[in-house]
Amino acid sequence: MSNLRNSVRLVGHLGNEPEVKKTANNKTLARVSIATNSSYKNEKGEKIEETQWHNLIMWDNNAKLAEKYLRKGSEISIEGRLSSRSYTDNSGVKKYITEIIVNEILLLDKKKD
Amino acid sequence: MSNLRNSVRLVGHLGNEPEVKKTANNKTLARVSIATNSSYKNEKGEKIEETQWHNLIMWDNNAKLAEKYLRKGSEISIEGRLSSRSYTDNSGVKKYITEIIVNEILLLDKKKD
Amino acid sequence: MSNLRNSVRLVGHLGNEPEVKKTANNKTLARVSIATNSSYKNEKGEKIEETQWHNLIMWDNNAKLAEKYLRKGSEISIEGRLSSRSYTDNSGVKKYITEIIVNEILLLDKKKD
Amino acid sequence: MSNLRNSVRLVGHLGNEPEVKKTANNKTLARVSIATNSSYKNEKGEKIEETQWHNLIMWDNNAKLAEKYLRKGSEISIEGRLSSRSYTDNSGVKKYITEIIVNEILLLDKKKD
DNA sequence: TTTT
DNA sequence: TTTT
Repeated sequence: MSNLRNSVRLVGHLGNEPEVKKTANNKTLARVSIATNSSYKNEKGEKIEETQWHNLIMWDNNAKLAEKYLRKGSEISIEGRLSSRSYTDNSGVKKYITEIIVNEILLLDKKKD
Repeated sequence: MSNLRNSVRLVGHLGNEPEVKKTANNKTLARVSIATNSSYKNEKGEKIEETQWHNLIMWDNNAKLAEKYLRKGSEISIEGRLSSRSYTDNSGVKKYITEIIVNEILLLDKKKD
Repeated sequence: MSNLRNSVRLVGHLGNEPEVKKTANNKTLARVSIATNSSYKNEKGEKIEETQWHNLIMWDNNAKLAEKYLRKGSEISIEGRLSSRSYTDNSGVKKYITEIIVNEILLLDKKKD
Repeated sequence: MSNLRNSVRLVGHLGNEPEVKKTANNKTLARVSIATNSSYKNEKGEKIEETQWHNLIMWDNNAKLAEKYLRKGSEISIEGRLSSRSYTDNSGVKKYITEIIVNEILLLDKKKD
């Protein structure tokens, strides 16, 4: 792993429940989307809110943590690496997707007593 | 700008000459691809080399720096934010692309005397 | 500012109320300590909790944000740069101190309704 | 290890040869100083160059890499965590020091053929 | 599709 | 001096 060559850090809220499954070689995989919100002023000085969605991939211990603790709406911070790949969809069209392979997860939701 | 919510750092070599142009509202825009290399051991213990390509977007001063100093093969480090968008290609197909809007560039090539 | 050459990111809780003052040239300065907690297993396999304390320096808008929103116990995330300096204490002894000049602050406490 | 709670990234040149030794429990430890340079404009608009020095601590594989490849003047990028501790110097005075425990090293010097 |  |  080279953290210094390819590293992403995000803070945001999950848009769905993590989808967890076992792969053929018995590894645990979780997928979930995360939204990051930012605001900036456009050329007219109006405040623009922008939401970006990112695809997170979690393996093994991170996937298990996701299954146990992460829910739709959870706020988390993650560190991972960018990974792009292509696949052929059901209609036979080649598609490209960029995902973030998560190395570390920090839960930001406060526990309720 | 929220650096803490959405931040990418990459170190790698450029795959092409930066394409620089002026936008309609007279801003300078540069596009260039960067490759990040990493290696890991697979389940058989073999060393696997993996190259990832990323799309960089540079505006204004960063674009001018790119035009002046960056060449195919240049090694750089960048910090930016992830941004995904869709567009319709020439055949009318909707496509998705993930790009990195660059905030800062560090040149890693050594000067020659 | 070179974010790529010297960058620190911390997530933790504040150990005191921010101390805010005006400097001679009318800039606002806030100082506050932040604790980062981590745990690791020692050679006997025992879980060890370790707390590190860091000195944060905030200027102007960040200092005003600190004065308004940050309290003892607040959880925040920051990005900044490492800066070390020496000074002479009241007994005439030369001392060294390392501080983090904060560029960006993210509040992690949840609002209560 | 919590990379998300306490993380430092530096790019700079080493100020000395790494000092490498074995600890009592047979681990390899290397110490070396790194300088980071930045420039900013002061209130008079003058460009000010500022050099900061940081203390790096490398253990085991990182220490061995340092011994083998790092020299005075080498340019590297590192990722690590901030750690402060106190010790009593030869004159019996209590001193404080902030160090960076290095997790990862990237060599930026170009190989010569 | 999240959240403020 | 924080917090879990």
